[in-house]
Amino acid sequence: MNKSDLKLISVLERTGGFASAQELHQILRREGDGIGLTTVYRALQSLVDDKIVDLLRRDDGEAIYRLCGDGHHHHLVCKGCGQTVEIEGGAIENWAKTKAEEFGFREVAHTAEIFGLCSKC
Amino acid sequence: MNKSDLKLISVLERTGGFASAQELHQILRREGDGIGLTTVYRALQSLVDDKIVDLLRRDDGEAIYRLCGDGHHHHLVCKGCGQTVEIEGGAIENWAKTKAEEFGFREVAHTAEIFGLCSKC
DNA sequence: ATGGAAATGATAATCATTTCCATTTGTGAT
DNA sequence: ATCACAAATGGAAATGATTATCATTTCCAT
Repeated sequence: MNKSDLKLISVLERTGGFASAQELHQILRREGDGIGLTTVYRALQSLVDDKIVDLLRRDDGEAIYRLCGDGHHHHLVCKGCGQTVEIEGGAIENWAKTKAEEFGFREVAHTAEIFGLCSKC
Repeated sequence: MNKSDLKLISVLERTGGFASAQELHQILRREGDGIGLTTVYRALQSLVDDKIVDLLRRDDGEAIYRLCGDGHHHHLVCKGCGQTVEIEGGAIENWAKTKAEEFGFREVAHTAEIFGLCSKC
């Protein structure tokens, strides 16, 4: 955990939702920090390794990052404005576990996102 | 649906699992087909639009394709060997619909994948 | 102060995917 | 069969994210 890692955590805390490495780099630059893109990638990688941030993928495959919350949860993402709401898994947790066992899978993890248009859009 | 689309479907049928655009292109080339990479991408795109193949992402973000079964379904993917099983959504369908309504979202779609190690790995 | 390890960042390399554009192929009307 | 035109094709270049290189700088413990 070094200085750059902390900077990235700070930005992720302030932005809240998901952001790509390139976006995070731009934000830091805009704030006057001369941090290099390479360092941003390195810091994110190490934070992912330490399970401090989650990595998922946009539709186009670009990697996006967010701080891990305490609990496990999923997202409701607006296709219009990008607003995201964290929601509890509930039924899906059991579904994933049940299905995995049914086919003899171990060490399972799952992803689930819901996309739609929010009430404003 | 043109000649190239059919070629791609044929390869996907024979290979069974998931394959990336680059891999599919190499396979066709190896078989003596002079098809261009551009055409492979175009054909895959149109097959995805027509919901004939599924598109998902490897860990590194590379797009991988697979023939769709008939209905809406999800995947159980082995992290070890890449084997995939199509599974019915069941509970998750209702979960997605309920949660979306709860927050006033419209035109919702969802994604859900389960990852784990299959019994062989 | 100093030596070495870790961190940094500019630049170049890599790799999947898209865009461009000229050429070829298929098709329908005559 | 032939002509005209749209659709399909494929090679090359462009794009954009991510990674590798490597020289330089920062940190620390001595």
